[in-house]
Amino acid sequence: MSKNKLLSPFKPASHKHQKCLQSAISVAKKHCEVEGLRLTPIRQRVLELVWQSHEPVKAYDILDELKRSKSSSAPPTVYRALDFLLEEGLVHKIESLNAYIGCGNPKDIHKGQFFICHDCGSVAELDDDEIRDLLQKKAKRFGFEINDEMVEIKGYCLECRELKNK
Amino acid sequence: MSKNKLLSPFKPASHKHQKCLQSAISVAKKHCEVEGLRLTPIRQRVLELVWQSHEPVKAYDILDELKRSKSSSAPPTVYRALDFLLEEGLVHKIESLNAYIGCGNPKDIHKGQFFICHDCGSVAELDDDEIRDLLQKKAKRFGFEINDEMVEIKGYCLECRELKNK
DNA sequence: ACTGTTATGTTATAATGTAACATTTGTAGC
DNA sequence: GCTACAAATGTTACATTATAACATAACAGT
Repeated sequence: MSKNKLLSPFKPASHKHQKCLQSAISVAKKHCEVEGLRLTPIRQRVLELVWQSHEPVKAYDILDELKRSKSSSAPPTVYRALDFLLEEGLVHKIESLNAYIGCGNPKDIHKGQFFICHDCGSVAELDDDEIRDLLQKKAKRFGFEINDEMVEIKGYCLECRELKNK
Repeated sequence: MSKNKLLSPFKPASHKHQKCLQSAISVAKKHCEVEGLRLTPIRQRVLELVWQSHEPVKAYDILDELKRSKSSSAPPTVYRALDFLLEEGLVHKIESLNAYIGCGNPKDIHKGQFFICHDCGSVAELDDDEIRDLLQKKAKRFGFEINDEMVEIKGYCLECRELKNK
């Protein structure tokens, strides 16, 4: 079956973000349990910090937060946790921003397509086989074998555009 | 008319790269002349260095080279030249590599789609409206207005795959 | 408890990119 | 040519992002 999911849509400014966070953590716990991996306190804390919003978060911002409760934290603390979470598909890196964003669908590890609003900074994630198939088709024409993909689209989300038109 | 161009294909290892370089420089000169811009010696030199190969080049590698002939060179020397060249569509930044690659088609300033070989490091650039249209269509569904796009695909080019299969 | 593996602590440094201000060079009008 | 303004470069310092390397601690299987 072909995927065509808006994995993570733009949320209205008013949405109950606590639920997003709680759900993400419980998904992560489940995932690690099933895979026999350890969601250690540091890893979980970093994941929570990444999920503080639907905007990509910077590694050193995470570090600053970590230090508030654990002064022993250092860059490797954060980057190791992020590496683990990236590896498991629990977060994605937005390359064009050097920042990290949570992903609620670690199961089948994927690379999504990201839509990033210039105004509010929020990100929507798509996981769309039509895009992937098209890229595949294009690649095939010159004998290229795809193994990793990065699609990051910037622009303006509906909510921000409507705000501006008022 | 819809674009569907392999702007810059993978080149056989044996191709005459001098021609690529010369052509790129002459295109750049023309472009700047037409636009009333100055392709200063520094800018031209940086462009030449970016075009030393079909692999993305790192800013600090360019700097190292610049220093060999002009010890006064410093990071801003390179980044300013790159900013100018990026602005004019004479180079692109590959975000996922923090590296820069020449573009031979500055006329209508575009964002291409890049295919990057893990083995040889070479990059092919596509400028394809079918991809853009599809992304546009997807974006439209949730009211997103696209204004900038980054598509960077990694994998294995034909030549490298054939080498491995021997 | 012993042992190998995984995770974390710790220090230092590499790699990438920008701010801010001084100086020089080019250009347009006189 | 001279002047004045703008554009480009020089220079120093620093900000941001990320990794190397080695020590210690926590955990899991026997």
